[in-house]
Amino acid sequence: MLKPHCKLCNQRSGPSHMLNDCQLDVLNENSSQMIFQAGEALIKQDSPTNNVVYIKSGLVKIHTKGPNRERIMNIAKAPSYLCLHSTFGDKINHFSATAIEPTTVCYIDSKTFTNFIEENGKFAYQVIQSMGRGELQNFHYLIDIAQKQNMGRVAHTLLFFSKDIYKSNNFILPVSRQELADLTGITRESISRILHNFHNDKILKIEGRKISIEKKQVLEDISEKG
Amino acid sequence: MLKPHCKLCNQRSGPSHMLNDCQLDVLNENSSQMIFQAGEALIKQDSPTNNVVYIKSGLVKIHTKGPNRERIMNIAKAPSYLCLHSTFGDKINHFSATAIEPTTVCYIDSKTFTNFIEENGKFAYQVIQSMGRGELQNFHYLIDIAQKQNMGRVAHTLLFFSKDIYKSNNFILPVSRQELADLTGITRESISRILHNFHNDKILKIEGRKISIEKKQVLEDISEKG
DNA sequence: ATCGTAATGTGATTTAGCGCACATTTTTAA
DNA sequence: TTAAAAATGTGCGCTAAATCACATTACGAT
Repeated sequence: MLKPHCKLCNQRSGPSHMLNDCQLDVLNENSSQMIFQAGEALIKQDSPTNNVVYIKSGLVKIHTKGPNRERIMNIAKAPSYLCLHSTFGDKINHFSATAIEPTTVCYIDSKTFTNFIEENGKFAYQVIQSMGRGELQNFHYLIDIAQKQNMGRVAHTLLFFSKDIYKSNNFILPVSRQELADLTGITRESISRILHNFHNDKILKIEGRKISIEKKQVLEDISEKG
Repeated sequence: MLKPHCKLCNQRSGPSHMLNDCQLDVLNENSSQMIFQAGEALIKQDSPTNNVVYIKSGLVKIHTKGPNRERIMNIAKAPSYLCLHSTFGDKINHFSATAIEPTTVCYIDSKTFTNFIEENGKFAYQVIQSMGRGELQNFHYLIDIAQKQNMGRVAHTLLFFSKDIYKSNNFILPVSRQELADLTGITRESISRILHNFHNDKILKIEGRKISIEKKQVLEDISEKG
């Protein structure tokens, strides 16, 4: 719960840099910081949206109950805002958010946040920008996934973690096989088989959640070809 | 091309009502109206985003080239804005937009639009709201579709046209079978077979593009069950 | 009308991947 | 440390739906 004054915070959001001193004081009064461990829920689907959530550090899955199984929409990494859509939509959180790595977030009172939007055009502009960028990414992820075969989807998702999240060919997968299934829209069993194949073909080295991409180009090809 | 002065336009957007007289004059100077017939392109993917597009009336498909076939992301109906994401993202249109019914749109110069955001918090607030609502809809459509079997997807999409677009059980499908396939992520052949089945089971009456929903509840069930 | 092209329907065949059943491993709790 | 529970791996049959190959129909232009 302890947090530095927003003015002094070294993990401030882009939009917050548009706020004046007075507004930063208001922000400080109306926000609180929390730390979550992997598996802990930041936001529960269908709860009312009282806060905008700002991820200062860590990694979060955005998920929702589909008609059948759980569906993971997106992996959000710091820095980014959550709940913006719901705050300005119908005030109900349409998605759940759960930490998948240790994560620090600030909860910002919705009313305070919307006041800033109305008072401060530069702030509004930056918020819209970050909404825009976030959504574009999301959409492309969903589209890319939708038209691929299963192997292509898994390749795509592994490359996503490698390139977008960890910027390394060696990383610890932050999700279980079941979650990988929910993220790609594939069954757990098929995920098992596909990872096994990749391992056999020496495209990946896998030890539990530890992944090394050995043949990146091949993985790229599989991802491209679908 | 002829359009009324924005002040007098009876199809003005929600956000535009937040603009003052002076700003409306600026808007009027920096926007132009165009009319499109079904099949004509409003926006081409990968072109630079010089304008925000406001749909005054009509129906538009938002689509993109996927790795394999064309993918229709969404059907946008009036009134709504297009290109907002790209305007505030990387200034490139990530999607194409094509009229599927006679459609009237206003092209608004991007710079003018972003100036309004910075100058006018209430305007910004309304824009953010409409972005929020639009995206939520989009996401739910994609999620719902993703986890259903083909029959469920087709049922869902027909109900979408019936309930969200035409608000009637009788309507003319504004898309071809191929487009229906691109919209649901199914092959054209499977669409044919499924529609045929629905017709045989007297759930729908189909004559070309003319659709009557005869057993709405059954269709709802199919859509729900997946 | 009539020709040519595009859109749509339909059958036969193939196949990816789901679902089930169960083995094995890993994690958690006691 | 051990037991119980959860997560993961694996074999196998089945089915939905893609693919392929044409037939048929609707549509637009001359």
